Amino acid sequence: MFDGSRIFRMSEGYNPQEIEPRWQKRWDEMGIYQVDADDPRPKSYVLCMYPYPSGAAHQGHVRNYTFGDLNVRYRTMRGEAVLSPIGFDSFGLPAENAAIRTGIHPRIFTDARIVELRESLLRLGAVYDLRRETRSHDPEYIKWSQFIFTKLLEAGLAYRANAPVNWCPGCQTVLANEQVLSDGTCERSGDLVIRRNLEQWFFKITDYADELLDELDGLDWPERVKTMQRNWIGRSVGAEIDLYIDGRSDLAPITVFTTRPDTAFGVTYAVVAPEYPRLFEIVPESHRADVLNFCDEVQSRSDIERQSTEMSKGKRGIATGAHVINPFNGESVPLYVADYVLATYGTGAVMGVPGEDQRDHDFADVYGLPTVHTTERPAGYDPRLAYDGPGRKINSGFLDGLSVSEAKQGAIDFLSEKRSGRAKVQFRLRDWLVSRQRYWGCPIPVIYCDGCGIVPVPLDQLPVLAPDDVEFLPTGESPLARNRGFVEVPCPRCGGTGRRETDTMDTFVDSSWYFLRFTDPFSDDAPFDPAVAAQWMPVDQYIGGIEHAILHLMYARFFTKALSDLGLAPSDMREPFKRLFTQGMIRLGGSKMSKSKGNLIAPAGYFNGVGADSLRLFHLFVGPPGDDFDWSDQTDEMIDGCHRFLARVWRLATGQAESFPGVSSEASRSATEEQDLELLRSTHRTIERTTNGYDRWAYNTSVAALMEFSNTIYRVLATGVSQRALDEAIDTLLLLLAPMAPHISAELWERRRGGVIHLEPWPVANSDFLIDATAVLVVQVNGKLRDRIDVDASISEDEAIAIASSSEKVVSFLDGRPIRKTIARPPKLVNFVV
RNA sequence: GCCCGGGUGGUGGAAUGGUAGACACGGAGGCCUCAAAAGCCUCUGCUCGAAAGGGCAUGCGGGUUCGAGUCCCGCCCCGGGUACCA
Repeated sequence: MFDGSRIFRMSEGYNPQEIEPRWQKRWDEMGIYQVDADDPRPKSYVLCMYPYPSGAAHQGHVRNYTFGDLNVRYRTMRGEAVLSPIGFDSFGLPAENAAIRTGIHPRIFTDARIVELRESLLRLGAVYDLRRETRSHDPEYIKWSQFIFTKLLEAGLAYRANAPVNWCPGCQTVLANEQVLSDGTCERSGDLVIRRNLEQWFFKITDYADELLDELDGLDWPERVKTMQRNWIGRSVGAEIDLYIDGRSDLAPITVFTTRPDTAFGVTYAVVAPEYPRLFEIVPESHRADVLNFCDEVQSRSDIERQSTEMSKGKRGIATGAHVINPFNGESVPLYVADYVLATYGTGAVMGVPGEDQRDHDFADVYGLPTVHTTERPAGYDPRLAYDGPGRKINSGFLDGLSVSEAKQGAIDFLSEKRSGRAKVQFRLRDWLVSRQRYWGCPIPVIYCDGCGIVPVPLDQLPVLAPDDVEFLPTGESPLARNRGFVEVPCPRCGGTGRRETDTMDTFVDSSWYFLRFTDPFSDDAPFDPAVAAQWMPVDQYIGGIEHAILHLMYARFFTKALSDLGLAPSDMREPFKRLFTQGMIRLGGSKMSKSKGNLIAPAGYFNGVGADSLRLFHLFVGPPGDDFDWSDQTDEMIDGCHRFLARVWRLATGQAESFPGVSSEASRSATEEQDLELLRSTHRTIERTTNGYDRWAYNTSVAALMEFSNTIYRVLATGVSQRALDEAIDTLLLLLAPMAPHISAELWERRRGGVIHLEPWPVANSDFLIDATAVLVVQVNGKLRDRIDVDASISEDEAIAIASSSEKVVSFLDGRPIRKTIARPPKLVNFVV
């Protein structure tokens, strides 16, 4: 089941097994998809997301690369020089885990899988400029990844910090925040992620938070992807307020962040996170033991327990015994520690406003803290709830009577004047943790020296390559750390004893600049020549899965901006991907089809059975490209249907259809002008419909248009048509089909016309043939369909009404009632209102 | 909870506010054949009716409109994202 291996009876000569490999070879030899920067045609860049080489392609790949290839071929036929590169995101955990399991070196494992995947893509008929292929684990690529790291380090955009990190016991490595799911588990292994403090490398993506947010507006991306990025960046406008500790003028204040400085008069307490750094100098002696206990207890809980608000009704916290002064009214309010405050967001401390914040309200309820309302509430508002809507300020001193937004500004002005606070924009986005304690990744090119500190490996010594003679053991320690030959090196600066960094980079680093390398893959004095990159960038059409909506796309945008600022890319290159399309995923048995889930359907059987063209066509036809698709028992039958359609095209284009029963070639030749005109109209309407589908990513409707068109050609064959009109129709059909089903189109075109179809110009609809001579006039009474009448397409409004009102059916439905109103839209519709 | 998507025949899905269900899968029948396969042709939303012809239908309830799958309001259900972000 589901392998396409059933025997298909090849209809008279359509033999995909024979033509597909031949054309794949010819495309490669002809090199028509190899492009260079000096190409005179308008340039465009079509790219599918950098694939992880997981072995032979699965249906998700097939769908993705079919969309990509269709775009490449379509744009080429429209006269563009299309850059269509391919490469492999070849570093990553699966290869290393396999090495631990089997002892096979990750490079050997990975190279074998690259061969398989490349083979699958070529067998699909996808065309690339293969000269440009990159692989993340190539020494050349490693060299330039490390070069970029070094440049980021010099610019202060890479830094080392001790930080609480997400440690996955299953993967035995640190994860980025983005790789931890909301339930506290690892997105890859599903293990519960724990917190650890480690020295790690970070990239300062937060420097670009504003730009990353603002420039989303100009991108032609799916709105939901932009929304996800906006939420991820999480820009919050508000203020920081300094709360001095009552009676301890010797201590620095606790600074809280709030988006509602206008509610400051409603503060009845303050809270810090259990991890708050200066907590113990603030807590008075009398409370220390209790607070310490509480903090220990909280931190021993897993993130899951901590986050489950359902389990514990109240907020879990403890009074510190200290008090802080509210600068607005001079009041002293108690300071708590509570686990509902996140150490990792803002300042790790917040002010408690039970009247206007539901979380504070809940906490105040449990701990018996008072509530002060500072916003006038609408009548009938539930007094048990916090109110965060608009209204006049009350109980707020000098802010009374102002609106919320006026009061925010007033409060900020007050804080600035008193020097006890400031306007502040806070982001949810945090810096990108790039260290990974793994072997199979790009080594971080740094040496630690007791005297000189952190010393980057000099550029002329790059790449730093991981040694091959390592042991892969399931200890969780990187094999690099155990390899003395790798670790022990002299300091490049002072020559003293140095120790090499053994962490490697997150593989998202590799995929953050590969699209730039593709523009200039042979550059050996820079990652790429900015001038050459400028000719191809930005990517005109980027295609990939929605799963990369946040991580990959955000990191790639950050890299593009950073490289631009570093002078490695053109200064005006701020965004890498002009237009993005996110394809739907293919599910089998309810979950996404993927190697890690083990629910793959290999395309190989279909390649060997119905052929790649039929499988491509199926993926295009099955539904809107952005929608998910459930692979089911019926899917093979639909694929058969696509094969049947191609076989019908084959018979049409090879003249076999005319000799079929019911069709005499005599009839086909003795055509009237009227019959020819009908076919011509159909031909040009199909050009329009199909092209329209291509342009708005509605390939399913393009396929449907071509199916209808071939049905029409079959029909006119039976009734009579001239050879000229027939040839035009069939040639057009092949041209329109060429980006979708490239092999059969190429083969038939060569047989009929000679030459290479994919070098032909895209057909243009002649508007003379888009006008129909007749139309169907729909007649309604009170909006209900009552009759349909064939009319001349050029009839006037009065004629249409006259024809409509003379319809017997209409008359019977009017039932003698007077017509109150008549709506006429000639020649398509007349509606009588009675 | 919040933010996005989406609910149309037995199935996948079409429909610039103007014939709902294009196209295809599945199903039924016919032609061809000794027979089958393949191919070709016809029918196929539900329902009442012998037929002619009606009625009902795009998750539910309202509304706007001559006319709503499409626009507006209020719900329900499904999928995804996010989740104490102050």
